[in-house]
Amino acid sequence: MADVARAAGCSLNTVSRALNGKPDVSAETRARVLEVVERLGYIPHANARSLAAGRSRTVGLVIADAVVPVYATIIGAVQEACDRRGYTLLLGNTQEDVAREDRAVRVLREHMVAGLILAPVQTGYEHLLPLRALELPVVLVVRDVAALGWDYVGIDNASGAYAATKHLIGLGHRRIGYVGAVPRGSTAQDRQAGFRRALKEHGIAPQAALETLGVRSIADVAGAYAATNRLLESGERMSALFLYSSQLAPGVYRALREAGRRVPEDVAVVGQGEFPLAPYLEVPLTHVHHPVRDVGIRAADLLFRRIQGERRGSPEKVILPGELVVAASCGAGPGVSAPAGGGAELLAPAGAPALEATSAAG
Amino acid sequence: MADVARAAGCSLNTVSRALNGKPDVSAETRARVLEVVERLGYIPHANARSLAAGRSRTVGLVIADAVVPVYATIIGAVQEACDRRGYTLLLGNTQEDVAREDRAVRVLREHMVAGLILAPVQTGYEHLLPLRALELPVVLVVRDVAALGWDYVGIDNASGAYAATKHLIGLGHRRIGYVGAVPRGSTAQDRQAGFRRALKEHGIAPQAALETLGVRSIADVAGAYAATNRLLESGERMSALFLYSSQLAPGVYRALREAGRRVPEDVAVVGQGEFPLAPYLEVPLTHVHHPVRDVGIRAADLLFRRIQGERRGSPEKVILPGELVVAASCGAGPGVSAPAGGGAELLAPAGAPALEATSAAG
DNA sequence: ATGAAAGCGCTAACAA
DNA sequence: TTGTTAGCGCTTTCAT
Repeated sequence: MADVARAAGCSLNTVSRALNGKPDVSAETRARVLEVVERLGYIPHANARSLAAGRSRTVGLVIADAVVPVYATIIGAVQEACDRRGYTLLLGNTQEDVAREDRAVRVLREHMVAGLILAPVQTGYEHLLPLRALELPVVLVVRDVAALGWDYVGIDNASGAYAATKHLIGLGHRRIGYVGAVPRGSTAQDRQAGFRRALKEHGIAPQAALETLGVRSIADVAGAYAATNRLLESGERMSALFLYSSQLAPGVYRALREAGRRVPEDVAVVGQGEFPLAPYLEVPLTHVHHPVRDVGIRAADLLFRRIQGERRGSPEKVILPGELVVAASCGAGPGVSAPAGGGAELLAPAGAPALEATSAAG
Repeated sequence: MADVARAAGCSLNTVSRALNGKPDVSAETRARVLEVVERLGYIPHANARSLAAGRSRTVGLVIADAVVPVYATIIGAVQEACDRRGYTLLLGNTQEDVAREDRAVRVLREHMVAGLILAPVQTGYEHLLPLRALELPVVLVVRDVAALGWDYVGIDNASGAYAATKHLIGLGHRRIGYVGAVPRGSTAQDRQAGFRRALKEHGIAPQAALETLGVRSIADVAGAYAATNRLLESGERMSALFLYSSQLAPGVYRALREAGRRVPEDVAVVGQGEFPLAPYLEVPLTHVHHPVRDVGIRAADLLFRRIQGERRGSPEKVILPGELVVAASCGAGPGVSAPAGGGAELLAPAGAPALEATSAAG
């Protein structure tokens, strides 16, 4: 920077001002400085800058694992938002482990991030409590921890599961299986709860034998395959399946196919959550679409508003609704969609499917 | 830090030493300092640290888009490697745009990253030339730019495509369609080249009408659907399809299904690249498996070796081989696999498929 | 084994 | 509009 000042014939300070777009620099001086900066290939030292200024143009994002599509989508959205505002994104991984979450957050604090977006592990949050005392803006995503009192952006898992299940019930199904995960976090809990509530509200007694919880993650296709096989081998009768996650569908389809059950004639299937391939499956999947990218966008919005001091005070909780996308897999015809809110009207089965709803017998 | 020094009854300097594990601190002093650090919840200031020390424990990763599975996988692998070594990952996005790549790299340099892993855009690299003069370690991934003289870790796209195509030819196919993308970067180029080379080597004349390049990205299922439809509507006869990316399969399958073509009886299909769902598709997909996570791991390895000064001098080029995984979609039976190297022996069609290779007619 | 002092590259008061 | 002067919180000589 001294070189730049010398070459531009002004003081360090003036260079700093020119670079930071401060108002009190003459247009020609600024132009000259910028020209020299360009010519010398000068690169400002972000660390020194944040040290001196007491704030950094960085944001931390802590998620479980970049490979999981939901998180990848959020990374993409947050990254984009940071880019647009000239912020740099620091990434932390938890692998769904509290200790690692703690470490990741600590490291990001060391880097003096201006704010933090966090998908909390939810098996413990004590280590996050001290953070509240700080001025550091934090936005939770995907899973909320109410006790922390931070902004939150997530998806209405319960209503989504409820709507999907209700849809099946509306089509006449009474024995509906649940292919899911042990409800450790709120995501699995809420989806299971929504599923059960729909049954209950329609006078269908809960049937533990129809619920299989052998899936280990939202993308555990192999687990879903195995779980479905167990369900089929149990001998329980069922005319429909609700999938904890849409991404499990290929595993479930395969199990059904191998057992000679057709979708949707023998077993109707609905899923919940993002799955870009849903319309391309052998039987297009009826599922509750989740606007995951919007979660990232909204979270970044909230965060930057806090960072820029435009918002302060009580936490905002943004819960985005899913949307039921009806396709062939539930036997109610494809292409039609309706909001998945609790009060959504059920759709009458539509006419002839644009995509043939056939299946391969195993 | 001053607080810590005061509470521990020593100088700033001693605290610094204790924290950095320097040898010249008595065990008891160190213990006392660490205890105080813990009690006070002191968090060292990474920016000040790198400013003073002249080096930072951060690494930059620049990819096109976190949402694309390949990049998500690399992010995950690199993140993990950074974590293990106590480094923090800064993320940059290019969206396959040179100007954005330039910006991302500049920003990461401002943050004084100790090294850089970069999936270069490949439509221009002039902006990266100045980087060579710096001492900054850089490792390219996925796509190489030889002129830059940096370490590189990627996958042998050409041999993979060659092996997959050769496999089809070995099964008797002569009219093989190519569903792919306009070869802008080396990935598409190499795959297409490998495909063509296999044809040529077996005396099959290149047939432009069988190559459709309407796919826009490795995951453009919709584009693949449309491209396959065009291919089908063109009236060209073909008994097999090579997919530029395995992830396109659901789109291709759907087009074939709707056209009443069975896989593999009417059209055999092989793909290239990672696709976790390959074994779960209605017809399990024969494809060339790519060890993408290893690319990230190896790249991080190389980078840290450079950072720690364990390696210097001429660039290392690591090109990982793919592996042909034979399933039902090519009609040669599932479950068998062989290395996809150029000289790989072709497999004789295996016995009865464990997964039924049937399809749904549209 | 510990302390004192200088300075990393920058920004932010304050003067001029 | 510009220059001068202090630090930001830490590491690193150099002394002790």
